[in-house]
Amino acid sequence: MKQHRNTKQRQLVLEAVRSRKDHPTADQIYQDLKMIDDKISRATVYRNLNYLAEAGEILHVKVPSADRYDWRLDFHYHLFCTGCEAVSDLPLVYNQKLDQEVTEKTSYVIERHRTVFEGICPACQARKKKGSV
Amino acid sequence: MKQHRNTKQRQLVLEAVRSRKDHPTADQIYQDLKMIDDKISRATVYRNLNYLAEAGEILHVKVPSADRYDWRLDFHYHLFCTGCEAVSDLPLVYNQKLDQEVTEKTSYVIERHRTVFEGICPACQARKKKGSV
DNA sequence: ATGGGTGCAAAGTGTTTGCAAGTAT
DNA sequence: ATACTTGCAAACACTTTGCACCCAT
Repeated sequence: MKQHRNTKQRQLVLEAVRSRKDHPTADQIYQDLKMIDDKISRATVYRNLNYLAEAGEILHVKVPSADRYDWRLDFHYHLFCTGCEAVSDLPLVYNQKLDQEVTEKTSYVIERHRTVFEGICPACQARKKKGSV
Repeated sequence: MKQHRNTKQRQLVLEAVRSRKDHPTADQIYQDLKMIDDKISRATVYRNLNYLAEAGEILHVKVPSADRYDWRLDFHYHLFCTGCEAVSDLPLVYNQKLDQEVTEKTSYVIERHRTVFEGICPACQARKKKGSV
């Protein structure tokens, strides 16, 4: 069985994700960490984000363009602005019944579902209006 | 205003998506079309898939790895096997109330939501069991 | 004829990987 | 000491783009 080590870099990546209230991309985490440890490698950041998501210590949010990471551990839904690509959390409860329903209707073993709402945020609405005059 | 033309290639791409019951990736469409028109370019396939999705003639399904395209025009939910990456449709009705709910709770203009269930298909369940002995 | 569309190849993104050196256990 | 992890750069997979030519309208 594979042993897991608690490296300084792994700690840093975890702290970096937790210290942000938003939903950073891997590259944003990398940029943040470069200021703390200018030797850290992009590959290390990606590897640790994958590791931490796999280990259940952070959440992996899959949205268009670049994936995001989330310090929240409970499954929840996201809101994606198709204008500026901002990602935010939604105050909706995760509908676990849906997973049961799909399990019953298919022969899959369902692990979870991901729901992303797509829309235009207030700022982009204003920008659009302006642009279309 | 931009005019749109009805080129042979655009027709071919549309027909190719419609002629498949599954959820092909852009490259699968390209491979299919090469057999019909060996001069067709990957770029043309991508451009037309984007155009057709934008025009509402096909649906763009965003899942991990590579995006898929769907001939079905009604919004619906998808099932993704994390083992073999197969994508299938789900017999669940699109919950339009959720869009209203999110519109009310946020100041976004919601266009839609995307829900993808993640699980292991029967074939991969069998494969896994075998592999773990 | 005009400007949208095509094919090609090159460039972009975002992410992963091979390898030698480093380090947690 | 062992073998997991790192940093670097190169490789990857998927998609977009610049450009000259082509063709639908």
